[in-house]
Amino acid sequence: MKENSRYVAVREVFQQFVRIFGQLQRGGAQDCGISVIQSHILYELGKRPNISLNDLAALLHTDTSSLSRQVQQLVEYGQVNRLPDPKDRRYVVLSLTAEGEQKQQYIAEFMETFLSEVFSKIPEDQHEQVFQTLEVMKTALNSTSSPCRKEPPSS
Amino acid sequence: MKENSRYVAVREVFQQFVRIFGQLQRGGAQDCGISVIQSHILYELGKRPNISLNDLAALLHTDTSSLSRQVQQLVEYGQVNRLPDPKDRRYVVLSLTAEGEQKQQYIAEFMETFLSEVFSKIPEDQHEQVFQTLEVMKTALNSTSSPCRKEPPSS
DNA sequence: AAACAATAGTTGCAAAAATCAATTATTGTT
DNA sequence: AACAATAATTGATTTTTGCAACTATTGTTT
Repeated sequence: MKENSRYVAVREVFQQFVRIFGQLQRGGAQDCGISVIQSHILYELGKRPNISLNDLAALLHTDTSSLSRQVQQLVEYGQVNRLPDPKDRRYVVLSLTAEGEQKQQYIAEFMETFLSEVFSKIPEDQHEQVFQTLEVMKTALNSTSSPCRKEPPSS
Repeated sequence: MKENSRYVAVREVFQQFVRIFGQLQRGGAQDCGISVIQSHILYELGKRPNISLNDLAALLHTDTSSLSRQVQQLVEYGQVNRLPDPKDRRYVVLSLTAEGEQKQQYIAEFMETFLSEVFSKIPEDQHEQVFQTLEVMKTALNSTSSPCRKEPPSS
């Protein structure tokens, strides 16, 4: 296990990723007057509209009861639509309103601005390698972590 | 700005890092009967012993009042030593007890086991590149400050 | 078709945690 | 000596979380 010591460094880097990114998300969310979890909801709904609450909870690794209340707030704020699914009325169908879309866009730009600054610190000729490596890690992570449920009943 | 679309993918990957890693940390902490923040405290104290509460709060991007209570619990659990600093008695000096060290080790192994599984999904001949890239990203992240806020979306 | 089980979502409630101001103790400064 | 500044804690209020109970709808069994 000569590589094992390297995992210590890898963990350290990941820990920093998490901390810095968490900090960023907090900033972006606060600018929009919402919580971090709510910004994740907007993000996920932007990517996968018309998802159910249950599937969203699985994606975000959170409890349905907490999520239900967070969504409730976003509905009250006018940022999320929540309608019963006509095909199976136990489900709800969640989507972004125009305003929700706007906030989601704002946060996305916020994050991407930060990332562009990060990459400006990396020599241009290494960018491609970084992108590739991140993709490699993404697929490796996905095949290691517990899988999320997909295929929502509607849509 | 031609690279901008790539940042979307980068954000996506980072978001997954954060989510999966957060999940992991929750698991490791729960195994030890402590909260996630408390596991971070143990981690940081393992790396930088004899730190003050204030400096720890800065490292963890958290409030001193919350942190004080979390530390208080860890002291009660017998995992953290908290002594007034003889050089400046406004400060406290935090460090791990033997039991705290043990928990910190357990969590570290937990994480490293996971990471070794992740890397087992990556072809051996790419490991070196991944390690290198992570280091590159680490230094880039560290030398990047949080972005200045633009004006938040209306409403 | 009626009865029963299973599922999605919501709500109630108690515990945990975050937040912000006030307080104490110590050190630095004028 | 008096005052300002800092580290840490504590109080009090509000948020958030977690678990269980509950409602409504759909699937299944007989």
